[in-house]
Amino acid sequence: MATLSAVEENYLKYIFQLSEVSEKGIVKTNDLAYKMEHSAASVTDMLKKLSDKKLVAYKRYYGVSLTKSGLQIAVQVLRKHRLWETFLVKNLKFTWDQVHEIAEQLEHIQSDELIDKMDDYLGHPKFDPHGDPIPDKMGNIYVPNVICLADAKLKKQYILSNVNDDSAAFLKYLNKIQLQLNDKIKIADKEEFDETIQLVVNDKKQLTISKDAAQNMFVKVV
Amino acid sequence: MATLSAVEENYLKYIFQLSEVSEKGIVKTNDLAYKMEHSAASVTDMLKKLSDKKLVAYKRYYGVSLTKSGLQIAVQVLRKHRLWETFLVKNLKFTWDQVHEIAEQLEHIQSDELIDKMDDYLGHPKFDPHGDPIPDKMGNIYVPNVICLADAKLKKQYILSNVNDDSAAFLKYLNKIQLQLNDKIKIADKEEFDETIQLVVNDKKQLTISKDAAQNMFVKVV
DNA sequence: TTTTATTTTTAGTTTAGCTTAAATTTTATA
DNA sequence: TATAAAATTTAAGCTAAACTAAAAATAAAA
Repeated sequence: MATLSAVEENYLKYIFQLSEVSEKGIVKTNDLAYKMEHSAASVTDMLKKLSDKKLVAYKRYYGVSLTKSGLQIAVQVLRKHRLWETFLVKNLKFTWDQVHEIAEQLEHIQSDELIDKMDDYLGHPKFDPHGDPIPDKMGNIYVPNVICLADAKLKKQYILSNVNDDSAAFLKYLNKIQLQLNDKIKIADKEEFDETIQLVVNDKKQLTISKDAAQNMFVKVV
Repeated sequence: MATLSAVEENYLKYIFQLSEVSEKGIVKTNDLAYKMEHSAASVTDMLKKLSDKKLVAYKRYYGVSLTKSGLQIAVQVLRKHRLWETFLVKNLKFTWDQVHEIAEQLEHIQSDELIDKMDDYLGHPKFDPHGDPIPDKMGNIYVPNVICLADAKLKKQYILSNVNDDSAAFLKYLNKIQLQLNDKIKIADKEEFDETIQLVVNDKKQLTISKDAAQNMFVKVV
């Protein structure tokens, strides 16, 4: 298999991410264009190209999904991204809000041996600094049993397990309100009017967060 | 200063490397084309572009040299390359013949903070796995006082300090004949006819190497 | 069901980075 | 010093990856 360009790898990665939250794994041209910040026309062009390479199944005016080989590549890119993020935080002492941009570059370095050795070096971590599972060498992903904090039930105990938005802005906000992965969270109240949520963190700290914020956090039931 | 493409960075890096072994630091179009494995016409195109950006001083039919800002960038790319090679060998346990290709990619990752933290992490190494000096953050390079093994004198004692060819082929050859950095080397004999050199390594091992091989090795006087 | 709005594709450009072939300049040689 | 050879540049053209504007297909609404 000829090696893909960084651009092609990104398309596969984003198709994968969108397909995980779409019906039947079908991704729409416009959604992909929005995610990638490209014009819809550019996306159509690239989908044809990826379709010729049998990496995606693309049907005009309908949508796109990954083929088996496209999925494999997408998962490996994700694996590289998450291993690099782990290295940057654990070893180089970056904060979790600094690593996404750099990992976006590092994930396209071409060398299987490099990523294998990095995985060894890090001791085969299972999760990255944002709580997302790191696919293994075979492409298997452990899918954690989590729910969106926006859908969490009143009075129940949860653990913050991962965030859905790796942007520096969102992560810096979490730093500011001193919320971090593995914090114990109880929903004290939900405001009907604007869906604001009242939390109790680690049995003491009171916190009010917006619906937007809650939709970017995932928790597991204790 | 707008960030440069990987291609532009490579041009500056190779101009720097060739200028170090040329007269008055002037690099010829064809030499650069040969080094980069591009056509001479492509090189001319790019030199015009780099000249517009004030990164090189380019005179038609005469040659090219780096400006102050071009030199700064070239040295930083070299710094990144050599720090990454050091990391790959010291931490990830690559052999010295495996790291050049990967570092060629890693040297173009854009993040000053990344390279600073990597430098800290490695403990500010002075030399890379091939014995080449690593420029510091300010761009200063310690220039070791070495001579080419091909020019070394009979019966004198030397230490192998760096190699001039980072290709896997050459380094694997050195592995095979069990020659490594910091080995003690004495020139036992030089053959007039084909300039083959007889060495004694670490006072015991006898070795015969070609002129080509000797030209890729640098030694310091003990 | 026809019309309108939305989504998506097609067509035509642009830029970066390469190519080969032809023209030009410099260097070497008779 | 005139001319041949070598080095270099110019010209024209290609591909990848983006764009905008216009056309076409699909979905929604009247």
